[in-house]
Amino acid sequence: MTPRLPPMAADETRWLDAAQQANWRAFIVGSTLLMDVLDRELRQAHGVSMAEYEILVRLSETPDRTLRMAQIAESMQHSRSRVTHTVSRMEKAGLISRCAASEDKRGVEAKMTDAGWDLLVAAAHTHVAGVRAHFVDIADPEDYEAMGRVMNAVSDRLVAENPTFDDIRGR
Amino acid sequence: MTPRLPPMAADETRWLDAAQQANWRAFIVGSTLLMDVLDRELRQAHGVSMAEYEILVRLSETPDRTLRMAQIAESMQHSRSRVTHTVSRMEKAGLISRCAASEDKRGVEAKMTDAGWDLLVAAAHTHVAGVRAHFVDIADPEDYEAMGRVMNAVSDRLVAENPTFDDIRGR
DNA sequence: ATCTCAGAGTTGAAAATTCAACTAATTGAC
DNA sequence: GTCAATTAGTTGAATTTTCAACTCTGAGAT
Repeated sequence: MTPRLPPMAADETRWLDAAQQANWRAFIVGSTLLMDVLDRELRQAHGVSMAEYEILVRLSETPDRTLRMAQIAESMQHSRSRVTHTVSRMEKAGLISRCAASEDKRGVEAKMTDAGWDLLVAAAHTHVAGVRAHFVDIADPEDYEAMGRVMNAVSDRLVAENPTFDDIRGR
Repeated sequence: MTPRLPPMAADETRWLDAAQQANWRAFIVGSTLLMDVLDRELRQAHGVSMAEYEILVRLSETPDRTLRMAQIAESMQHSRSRVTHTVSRMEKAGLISRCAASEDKRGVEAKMTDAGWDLLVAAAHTHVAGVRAHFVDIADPEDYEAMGRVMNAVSDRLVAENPTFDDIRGR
């Protein structure tokens, strides 16, 4: 019926062609460079890392500027341990306050302080300018959207494949 | 002559629109997830990190499986310090040997050992399968190429903007 | 020749992240 | 009700990365 498929053992490697390889390398190097420069800009101008900044953004999007630790971890796809450490530092710096969750006694709610809000407002300018200058504005708009589709597909796939990522990644 | 442009102070922030923002977040979360899973796969199957694996790949591409430390750093856009540390660990693990560069007495040449080669051969299967499964094969081919264009543009821009990245990033 | 400056690489301490083990609270099965 | 399994979060040590300071060599000017 259908033409015979080229023989390929299950364990045989399907290598990337030259273009696929080049684009994969562009992804690694480009994202290294990009994350690096954005992190540096935030640190120099406002003394926060990108991870810390992103946590502030997540908090700012809720009505009461509060999130459970696990929600932060999940939305950023960071390990719970990492979030604990990062939030601890931010609490020490006065950007976040932590208190026990009302309903679930196991839970902890992280709430952005006024100082955290002020920092976010200031840092947002720096960050958005950087994201534009180094990423959004230098890409063809259609290409940028294509990139978004690809990265969404990556997340969807990996998250779906691993219903309980926690076990695998210590989250 | 030309219609007056909408007024915008130099320091006013041009925010991202909803779609741009969503795609930016997809990039951050997706690349976190992707790098994470690939790193984990390599570690579990072969006991090397992605950074170490990438160094082996770079070395394998030269005729004599040798590169100067600075060349490794530049091609991966890692700091020189980071490369020193990583190569030191790999040397301890017997994957790389270091010796003084012949021409330039300041230089150091990193050479992949046979053990390093064997590891690379084995790990390449794992890695390529992962890159396909989690990235290349799940993306529309045109979107994947668009992503490559974007990330190449990012690198080109950042590298060009900073002739001596060394100063800025301690390389 | 010498002097300064730039380049290559290393070092060790500080900061961030991962890893494995842990406590405490909730859920669900019986 | 009770006990096992799950979920939330933390902890501290190990690993990795960054940061700043440092040595040593090479290059260019005078």
